[in-house]
Amino acid sequence: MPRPFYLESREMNLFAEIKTLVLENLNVLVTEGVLPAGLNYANVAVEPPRDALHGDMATNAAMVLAKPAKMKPRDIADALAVKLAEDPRILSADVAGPGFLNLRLDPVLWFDIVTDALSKGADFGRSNMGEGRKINVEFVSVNPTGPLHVGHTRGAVFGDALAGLLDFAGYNVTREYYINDGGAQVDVLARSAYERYREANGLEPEIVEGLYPGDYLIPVGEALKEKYGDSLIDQPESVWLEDLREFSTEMMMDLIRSDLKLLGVTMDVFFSEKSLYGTGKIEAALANLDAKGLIYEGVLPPPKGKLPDGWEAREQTLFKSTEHGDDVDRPIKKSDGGWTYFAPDIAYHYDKIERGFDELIDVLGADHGGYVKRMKAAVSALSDGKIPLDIKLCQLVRLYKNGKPFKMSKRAGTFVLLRDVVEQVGPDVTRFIMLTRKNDAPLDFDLAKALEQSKDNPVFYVQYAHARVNSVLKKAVEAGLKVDDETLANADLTLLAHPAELGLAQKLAEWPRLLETAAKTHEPHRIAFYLYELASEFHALQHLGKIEPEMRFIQPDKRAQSTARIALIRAVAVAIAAGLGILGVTPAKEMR
RNA sequence: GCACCCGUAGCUCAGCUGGAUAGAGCGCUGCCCUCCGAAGGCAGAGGUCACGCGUUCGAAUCGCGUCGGGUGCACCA
Repeated sequence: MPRPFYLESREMNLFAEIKTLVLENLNVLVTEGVLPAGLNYANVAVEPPRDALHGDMATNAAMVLAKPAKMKPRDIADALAVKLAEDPRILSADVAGPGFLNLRLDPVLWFDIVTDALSKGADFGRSNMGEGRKINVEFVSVNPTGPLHVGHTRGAVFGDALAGLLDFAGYNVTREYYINDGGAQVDVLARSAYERYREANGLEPEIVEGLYPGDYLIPVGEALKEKYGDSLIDQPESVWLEDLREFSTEMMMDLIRSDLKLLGVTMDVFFSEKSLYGTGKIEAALANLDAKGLIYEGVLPPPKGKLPDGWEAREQTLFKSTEHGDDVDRPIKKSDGGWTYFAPDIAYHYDKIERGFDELIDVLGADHGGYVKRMKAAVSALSDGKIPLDIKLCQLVRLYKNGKPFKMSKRAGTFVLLRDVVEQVGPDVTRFIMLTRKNDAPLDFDLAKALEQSKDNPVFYVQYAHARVNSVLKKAVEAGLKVDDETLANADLTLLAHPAELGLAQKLAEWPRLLETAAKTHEPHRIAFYLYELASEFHALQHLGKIEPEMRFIQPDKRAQSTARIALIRAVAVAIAAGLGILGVTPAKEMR
């Protein structure tokens, strides 16, 4: 059967396509004098109606334009309906309610998404939205003083999935980790490591209050013994502190890198805070701000309400962040003349800007909420408002086991390590579950449920759909059908007529659009939810075959129909694989 | 006291940046296997979208205010 002309080559975002059609016809109405010229179409939307009975798609054009055009919504809708109905893609256009225009599309249009999925494979849904713009996603950035724990895991997964999403949406993405190796916490690390070094030399370690007690420093102590023998024993701090800072930071970063690797996260850049000191970088960033008149010597007003204990007015070097949306100006130098932590942070972001990024994203823990405005102010000031900085805060992870709060009784503390979780449930499950909540909502992670093979476990449910398709493909081959993607891409999809099949195709058609929304809003969790819904529709269709045997995918005596149905479900598997791929989860070929 | 986040079904949460009768999972009720994976599916009950104003053709969604919960709040990173 020859394909209608309008299917030959086109952008596969059906929603965008129909919107274009609507806009074109609005212009026709303008040239015909029905509508006045100069209307703003910005608010015209083409969306799937909430209730499928209303049609395949709906547009609000008439209602949005009624006021500026000084016309009744229904008059516009009626005129537009006549025009749209002339297009071969539109089976019917009906005006409803206050002026909604409900469109019924040629079903072939929906099923064309199947062909698209099969021909694009893993790239199904890939978008050019980002137009190759350089975007920097900074995430994890945990102090190099120990291994990653569950809280960090969420940020790591979120950042990596967001980066994958942006890559898929056509951005040029850099994954980056900022190593806080310049502050006092590294001194603490060095001193803690020194005690472990003493321990390795057979002495009793004195891990006083304020030092890091964790076991993970024992190997550092041993490595130090390896390198220095006993030459540092009883030496003053001035002799070894600088070396141990460097040495133990290095080892901690190796530890962190290996933790990230367990999760499947790989960074493109590790940026050292230390590299900002003594290199003129901080000075350069502040000079930039100073040239804009944003640096001054002054005294901050006391906090409103209760004064903190011991508050006193001090003259400091301040950044006029209030000019860029912050609540108060922020100190960049302490009263003793040293930098505050904020100064290197400014310099770091200045460096990102200098490296030519068009957009910046910081993924932080929710406890950094107070930091958002000042950092945005800094980036706004440094880039003259040209480079947007989005800061995504990840809320806490609450760990459970069988519905009960779970705490690990580590000798050193009660926190649970990333390594412990990933080794128990695997990276795929960990990643997916971490993305089943919006980043700014707290997340419950149940270790027992994560391992469960049932629909209570969303990871399993999605994986199961993928595996089931695979299983059907195998059966089809046994039945003598050809099911390679090329054969399937040429299937006669007009044989798909059942409402459930159409519904599944419509769900598939949402994918390109959903992906762009997720990328635009920096919300990878939308993908996880979509995949769950898609899997759900697939499971329902599969089940239809149990109730109505003629709805089974494989019909032994109807090869063409079987091929069409297999093409449809193979497209589902392609979408699932593509979506999981973005999230960094491996699609399962079979469940065990 | 100030700032940010949150408040949607008994519980845990979505809600496509303003659309029509607000959705899903769990839990509860009742159904569906002579097998393409029941590791599943179908149906039912269950909601003043915290509250009040406002913006407009139209608000869970946007603005302001109130209440409730979380987080962070001067030279610490």
